Amino acid sequence: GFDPSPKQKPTKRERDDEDILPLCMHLCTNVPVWFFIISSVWFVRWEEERATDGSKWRFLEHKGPVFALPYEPLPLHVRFFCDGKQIKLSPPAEEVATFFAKMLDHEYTTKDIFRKNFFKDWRKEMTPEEKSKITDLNKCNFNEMSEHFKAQSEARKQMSKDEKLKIKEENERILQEYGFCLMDNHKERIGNFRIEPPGLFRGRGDHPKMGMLKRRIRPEDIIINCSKDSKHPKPPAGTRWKELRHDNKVTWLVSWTENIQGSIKYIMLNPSSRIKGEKDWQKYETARRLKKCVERLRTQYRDDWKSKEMRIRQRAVALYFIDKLALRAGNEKEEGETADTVGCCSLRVEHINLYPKMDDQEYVVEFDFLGKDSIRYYNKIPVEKRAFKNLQLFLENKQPEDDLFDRLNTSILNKHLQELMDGLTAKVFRTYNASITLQQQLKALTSPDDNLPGKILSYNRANRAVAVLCNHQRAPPKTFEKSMQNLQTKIDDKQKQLATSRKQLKTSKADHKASHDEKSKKAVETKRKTVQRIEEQLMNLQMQATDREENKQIALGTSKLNYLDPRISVAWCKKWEISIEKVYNKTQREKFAWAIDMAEDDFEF
DNA sequence: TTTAAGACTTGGGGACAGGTGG
DNA sequence: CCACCTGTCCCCAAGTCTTAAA
Repeated sequence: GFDPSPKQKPTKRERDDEDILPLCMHLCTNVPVWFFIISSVWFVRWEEERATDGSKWRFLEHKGPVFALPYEPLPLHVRFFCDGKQIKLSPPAEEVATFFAKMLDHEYTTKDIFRKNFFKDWRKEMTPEEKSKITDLNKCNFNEMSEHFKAQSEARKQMSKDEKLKIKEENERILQEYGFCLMDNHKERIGNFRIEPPGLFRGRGDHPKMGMLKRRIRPEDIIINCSKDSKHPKPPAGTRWKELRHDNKVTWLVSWTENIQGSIKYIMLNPSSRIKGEKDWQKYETARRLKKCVERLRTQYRDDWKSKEMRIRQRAVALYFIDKLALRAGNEKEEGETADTVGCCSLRVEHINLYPKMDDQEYVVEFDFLGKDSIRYYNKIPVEKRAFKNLQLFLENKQPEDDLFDRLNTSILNKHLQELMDGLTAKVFRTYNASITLQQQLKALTSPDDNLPGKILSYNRANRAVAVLCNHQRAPPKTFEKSMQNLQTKIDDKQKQLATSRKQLKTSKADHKASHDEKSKKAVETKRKTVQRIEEQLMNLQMQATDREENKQIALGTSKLNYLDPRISVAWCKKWEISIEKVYNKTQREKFAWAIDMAEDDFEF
């Protein structure tokens, strides 16, 4: 079911370069299918073939990365003091010092670990003389540096329109030159073509490595990936790449090894690209396949709660949590390398409490742990009796710091899931439960009688239900109270306005009753319309306030971008004749172009 | 089989641009 | 026109899962 009518064709996508296929070709609009699978070979509608040998592309050409600006030494009047004495720092030591100076206002520069890590790495950049003079961070005075940077950023804000425009144009030029690549026949936007500048590592939560120096990346650190028959990116004059390779089994264009965790960083394509879009689509198709067999799997894990084998019971209870609570898998992490956070399989005894009875509920489990990004997961939830009994069993003879599921890890769990359904892993449950929840909530909350703002509120509420399920929290925005107050003021004003209008309506009605002439009749009509308009405006403001209030600590973006099958939203928009812009902003529309073209109003996840 | 490396997705926060209302 | 506010985009960290190596 695809409507090829030209009205749907997004015109903005037609401005791409003429000499290559426009971006939209692979997301195209005037053909009855997106793409489909025949014996595991993918065909795109114009017969562009997806290989089966694991290769991701045939041709790849790009300009390489944009490096961070080189360090510019401080002007001489900006001084640094240690123990009251001025020291002129060598450029390498000075550069690292400026990283610290720029962070002076942040709370974390007061943290012991941060200071210790920073000082250790800073000393590595010092000359022997500096090393002997600077032995205690507490005696270091970075104030002039800090003031200097504050003044600098103030000056940037005060720049003239012309200067700002110049910078903007330069950025645009760099984007045009480095921000795109040619992959097979498409010009594609690159995601992050700028190399991360050096600085002090922060990390999230209680990170043992906070404050360490994230070193500058040079061309000699860079691995370039492109096709042999492309024009290879040139390293900056006088330098060379670490390696030039031609690996079409991967999607990245540039990589380097970062020095904090020793992990590899990549430059890849933007989410709007064919290669990301197809992968995204595939992810949701896997989740839809789970939908078809999820009841079978649920029966199975409930059955496994009765198994003779401990490992199977643990596996089954963990899977129950992942399914019911949308927990992450929980890979093991190396101790001391990262903040202490857990997911399902890595839960420890100290992270749960069991209450056979709590208030009017039975078999309540209380979860309290730090998950990804050290975001707290707190939940009190009744579970099925047999799961509860199993948990009691798993806790026997254990210390708080022991693993709850000591016979289980993510690889065991995923191996099991793979046997239950092709392509099934723990995170598919999160995708599935998020998407199905959105679909159900939209169905339950959208009322045909609601006006547009009302429907949008319903959409956001459905989205919110998912964000809550996935525990996507945010710190309340710093300006939250203020902006709430502003909105309330607007509402109060509107209410006053409404009262006035109503009074005027009443008066004009009385006038009309008295005179019965044509002019007064018209006046009544006008007033009636005004009252109606103001009522509507008031309602919209109130709706906005409700939405904002409910959203105080909830982040909708992550679920929208990563968990919700966009076709559900597109279908909802079509069904209620709401323009897609009300639900997706420009970036999101670009990412979900495939779904916007594909989904009809009757799409079922 | 276990561990480490590699590849790719998911995550919150903040800078900044651009719109809005006074 | 300016100050302020809001939404967007960038930043880059931190997960998941696969693949390669020991």
